[in-house]
Amino acid sequence: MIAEVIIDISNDEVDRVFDYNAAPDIKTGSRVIVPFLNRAVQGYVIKLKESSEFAGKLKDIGEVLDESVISGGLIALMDFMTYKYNLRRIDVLHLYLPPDMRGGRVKELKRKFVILNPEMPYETILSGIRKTQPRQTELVESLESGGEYLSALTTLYGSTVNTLIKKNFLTVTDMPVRREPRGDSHEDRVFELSDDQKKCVGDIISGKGKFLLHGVTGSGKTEVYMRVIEDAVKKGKTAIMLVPEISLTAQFYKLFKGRFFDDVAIIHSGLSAGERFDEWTRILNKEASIVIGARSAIFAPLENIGVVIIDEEHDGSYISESNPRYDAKEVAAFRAEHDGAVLILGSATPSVDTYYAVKKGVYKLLRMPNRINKKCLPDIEIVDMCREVRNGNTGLLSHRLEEALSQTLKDGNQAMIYLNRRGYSSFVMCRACGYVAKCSECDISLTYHIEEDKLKCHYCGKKFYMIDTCPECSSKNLRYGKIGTEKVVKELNTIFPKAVILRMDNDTTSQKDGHDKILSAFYKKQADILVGTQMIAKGHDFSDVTLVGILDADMSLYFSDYRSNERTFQLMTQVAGRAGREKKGGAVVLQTYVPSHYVFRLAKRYDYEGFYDKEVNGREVTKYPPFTVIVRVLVTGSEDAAAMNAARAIYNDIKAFAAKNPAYFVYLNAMRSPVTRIQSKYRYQILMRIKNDAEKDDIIQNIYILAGKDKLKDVTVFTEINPQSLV
DNA sequence: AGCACGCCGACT
DNA sequence: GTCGGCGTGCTC
Repeated sequence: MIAEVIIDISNDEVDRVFDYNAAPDIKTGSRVIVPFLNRAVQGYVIKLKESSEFAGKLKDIGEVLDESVISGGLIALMDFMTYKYNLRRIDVLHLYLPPDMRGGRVKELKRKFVILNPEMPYETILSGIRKTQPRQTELVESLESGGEYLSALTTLYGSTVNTLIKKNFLTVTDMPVRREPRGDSHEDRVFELSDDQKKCVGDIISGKGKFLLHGVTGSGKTEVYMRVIEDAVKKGKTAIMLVPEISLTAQFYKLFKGRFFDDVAIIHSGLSAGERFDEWTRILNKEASIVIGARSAIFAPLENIGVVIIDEEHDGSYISESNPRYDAKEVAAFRAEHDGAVLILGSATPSVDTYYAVKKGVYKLLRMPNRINKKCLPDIEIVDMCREVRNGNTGLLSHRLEEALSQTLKDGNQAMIYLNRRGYSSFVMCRACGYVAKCSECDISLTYHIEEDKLKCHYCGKKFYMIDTCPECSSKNLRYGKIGTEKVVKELNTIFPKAVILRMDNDTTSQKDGHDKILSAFYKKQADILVGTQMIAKGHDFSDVTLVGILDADMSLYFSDYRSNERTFQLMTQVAGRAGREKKGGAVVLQTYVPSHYVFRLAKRYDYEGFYDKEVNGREVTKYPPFTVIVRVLVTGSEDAAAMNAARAIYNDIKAFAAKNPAYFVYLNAMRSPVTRIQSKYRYQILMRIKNDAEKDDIIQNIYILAGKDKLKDVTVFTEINPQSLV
């Protein structure tokens, strides 16, 4: 048998299929060791065949390390992803396996387990204990029916355990244990389905293909997901559900475990290497057939998938922004189609792209326009901050929000304050000469962090000492720019000295389980106000939150990005949905300097359709997605001139190609990147927009080739489709 | 990636 | 004369 092997070396030159002689019982998807130019390297068998065009040159496969660890579906997905995203095959394969699997296995976790000495009769042990030691007798009796972990016994019996071990009455062995990511607490609440839910579940179970579940916040989408998964599992199939945030997996896990027990596995990058390996192994061995996780869980080693669910499908986190760039929604669609599974995208504010696909008939639309138990969506009150300033209020909080907050606190309820910025202030500027503190590596304004008293670059993470004098003109008249979460907390503390305030943003959640700690403290009502960035907006249920304040709502409108209106609308709706989820009502105070902007007017009415119509018209006129595909070629290098010349050469090639295909190119330009330098590399980009029709894939393939054909040393080139940000 | 081959400069 | 610089090319 001949095996096609992908070599485990991430390099363009080696990103090919190599043929090897293999034993007749070799399996596809196996991890193997093969001889490769006088050394032994790791590789993966992706295909078997009878003959090879390299017949005379073939070597034998050395060793099979793991049999069939990559399913046929995932091998097909590898081909799809290498084509679609211009990736190396081995980089895709690496996404499929837990990081520690490659080169050296993860050890099974073993823990000390204590049993009664099996070579000693029970009676002998008992009679060997003196009557003055009742604790010892008790311990021995407790072990008669079976052993227990040493750690558990030590907490119960203390040093008594060691005494008995020394006397040789007890024996300690190493017992493998499964690393479980999140304890095993669970809750099972089975709900009566609403009419909307019943209809959606019915439509999905009896149908096939792709669905968009458009349900307002609190309409009970989760219960629909669970019923559909239940149905798939009953039919002997498996299921994947993606959630946008690692912190959300915990809450879904609890819920799912209550209903599906050990059939649920959890996969995300926040797990420790061991936990990840154990969960992955359980899925591979078919001990778990339901996978919950963040983006990377879409690569779980499931076979025969019955349903793939993407919750909060509009969320940007489904697009990988680094190394192997991919869109988990497209990957999900491929896996679902390959296995004949249904694909469900769920959202209260679907992305414009998805809703456009609904209108084109790609997705079937399911709607859940009502909140469970006839609860109303919270009332959104728009406050004009210009007017506040005119009336002499230059603080962060409008009078209305301050009043609402003090009422909420008086009533013993909780409030959330949302702000789209972290740190203390976004920049430090000299009032005398206009100097702004910038990163030495990145050409980006630095952000002041009060706790560390440092200036930080949010692009590369480099830290700088805070300045009190302008380095340009020596003036001491420095001004701190826009406010951040830290400053909000400080100001709230002075207005409401008795209130307990928690802050949640990238800085307070950096340690493992940081999210969980803050959220569960707030959930347990150990705090009155939660101040945070985006991450407080996503899907968390707090029954006692009756007020949501949105500060500086305009912030996200001013990004120079064609999606800024869409993002703002989604954020407003999402954040507002946090208020009044349970029996208590809720209110939202939205502060803005442009109260008449259509995004806010429509968000106030929760008018998604109205927003979509307005937005999609604009996109058609300006020729942005979904009507076009944005392609960006980024050229970076440590020599400015070298990077520029390389970019120019590629631009000229693409320009010639575009001239031959004028119908497809609606925009083409090359420029220095907005951020001219990141980590000491100069950056140039070529941007183009290509008509989104059937031939676009061909055009994109040609651009991949043009961008990659001249390899210059010291310059790196990569091409991406619909980049999330153009930094 | 990583290792061999290969063709020019300054050393015992 | 030759030791070694790292540019180029190849890996089933």
